[in-house]
Amino acid sequence: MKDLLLENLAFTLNGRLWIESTNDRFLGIGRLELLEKIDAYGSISKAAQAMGMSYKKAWDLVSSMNAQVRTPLVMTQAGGKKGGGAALTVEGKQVVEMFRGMQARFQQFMEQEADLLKA
Amino acid sequence: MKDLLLENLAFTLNGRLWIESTNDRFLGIGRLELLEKIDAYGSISKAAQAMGMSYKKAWDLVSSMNAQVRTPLVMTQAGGKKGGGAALTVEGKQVVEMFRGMQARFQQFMEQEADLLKA
DNA sequence: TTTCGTTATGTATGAAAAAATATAACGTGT
DNA sequence: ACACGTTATATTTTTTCATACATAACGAAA
Repeated sequence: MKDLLLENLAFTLNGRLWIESTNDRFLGIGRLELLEKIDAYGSISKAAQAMGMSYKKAWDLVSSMNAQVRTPLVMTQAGGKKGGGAALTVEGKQVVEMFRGMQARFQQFMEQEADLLKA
Repeated sequence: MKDLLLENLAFTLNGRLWIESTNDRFLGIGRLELLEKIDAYGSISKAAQAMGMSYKKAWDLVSSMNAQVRTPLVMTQAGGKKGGGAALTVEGKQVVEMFRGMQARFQQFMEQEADLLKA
């Protein structure tokens, strides 16, 4: 065994991955899930509710993301049928797909490293 | 190019990796650096100072780490030559080496993924 | 013109984390 | 006995951050 010290102790490996600009965070696992739920529900408020997050927080996150790219990731409409709604733009969907892949590879990396701990 | 959306925008990929138990964090990049500095200076207070961290915070971190393993990672002495001091145990050095390697591979992973963003 | 559910935005409250402050104990050497 | 620099620990203050609350605007449909 390589690691006598940590074996038998209930340790788990965890981590986070995110894309940031000089000032703000751009995209992490939380924002990714929010985008996915917006895509699923067609609404920021429903997405927020599904995540147990306040509408304001969700809106702030969307606003932050949209402000950091040339083409918004989420387009919104206030008023209209059903009161309004939100949807991912093509660019938004691209970003979701890209980061979902990155996240999957990261998960794989962590599992690999966790195995190494107990090897 | 794979990612037309994010290119030319000053985005960087960042991340964190840590080992945790059910209750507390055990080891991350900050604690690793603290251990390394304790090893270098032979003192918690000097290590804290070198990291721009309060002594109390450094002490708390050491206390947390030591409490989560069978054999302490850091051994301390209050009073004595030079007022006392601290040093890594053999196990402490093992943990440092182990996590430094993990951290290096993580860095490599992130660079690889960052390249993918701009490919 | 009223109702409805949503987006849009500001403000206030509360909780948690971090930092600052204070004090005691310890053991070696003077 | 005293000084010194360190570990050890409690308490208080400050800062940060998340949450809650409150309100307005929007646009379609009844």
